[in-house]
Amino acid sequence: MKILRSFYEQSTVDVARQLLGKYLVRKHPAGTTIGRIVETEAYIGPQDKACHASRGRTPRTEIMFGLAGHAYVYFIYGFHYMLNIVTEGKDFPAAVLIRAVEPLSGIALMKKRRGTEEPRNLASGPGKLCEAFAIDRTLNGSDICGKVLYLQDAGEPAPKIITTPRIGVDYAAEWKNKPFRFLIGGNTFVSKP
DNA sequence: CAAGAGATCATCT
DNA sequence: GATGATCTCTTGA
Repeated sequence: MKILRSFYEQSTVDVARQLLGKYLVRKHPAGTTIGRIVETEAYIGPQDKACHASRGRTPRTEIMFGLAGHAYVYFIYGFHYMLNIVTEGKDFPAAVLIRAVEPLSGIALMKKRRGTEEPRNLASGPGKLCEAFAIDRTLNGSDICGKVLYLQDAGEPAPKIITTPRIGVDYAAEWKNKPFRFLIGGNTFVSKP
């Protein structure tokens, strides 16, 4: 069952937690890739110094101020794309970063794109995931309730969730320690335990 | 194995 | 002109 927009309109932490165990589906001319989400992070509102939108409404962050259920894809460190899903209401900037998935389908295609045969190294990190799923700027702003990129509820039982501070946001003052990273306990496809 | 450097560019100052 | 929601490779113990 494809996940509907109302799901993404919940509070960002709720969305981030509930996304664990859901399937990420990416349709591409070269083939379809599917992965099970095993790790997410929440970026919440104008006060959150780790959230790009905390420095104001700019052309880049405009997406996060928009309607929930859209993709916020951006380029960082001159090398990597990051995939986020906008959450909550219009004019409140928040999003969930998809940090890692467990490859389920289209694995040969992922191996080819990533240049590795090691399954655990295909999508165990936000940059790797985007490369394996061919996610780039052209998907920025696209509707995650559409046909090209969407999420699916596989009807799996709720996984065991582990909570930690977010990764790579040391500059975010008191916000860096907030427990906004979520991962499936014991899963070996996360970016780091 | 752990730690560190380098790669490279869109975005904001 | 600085810097970052990262990855990979190299180095050295």
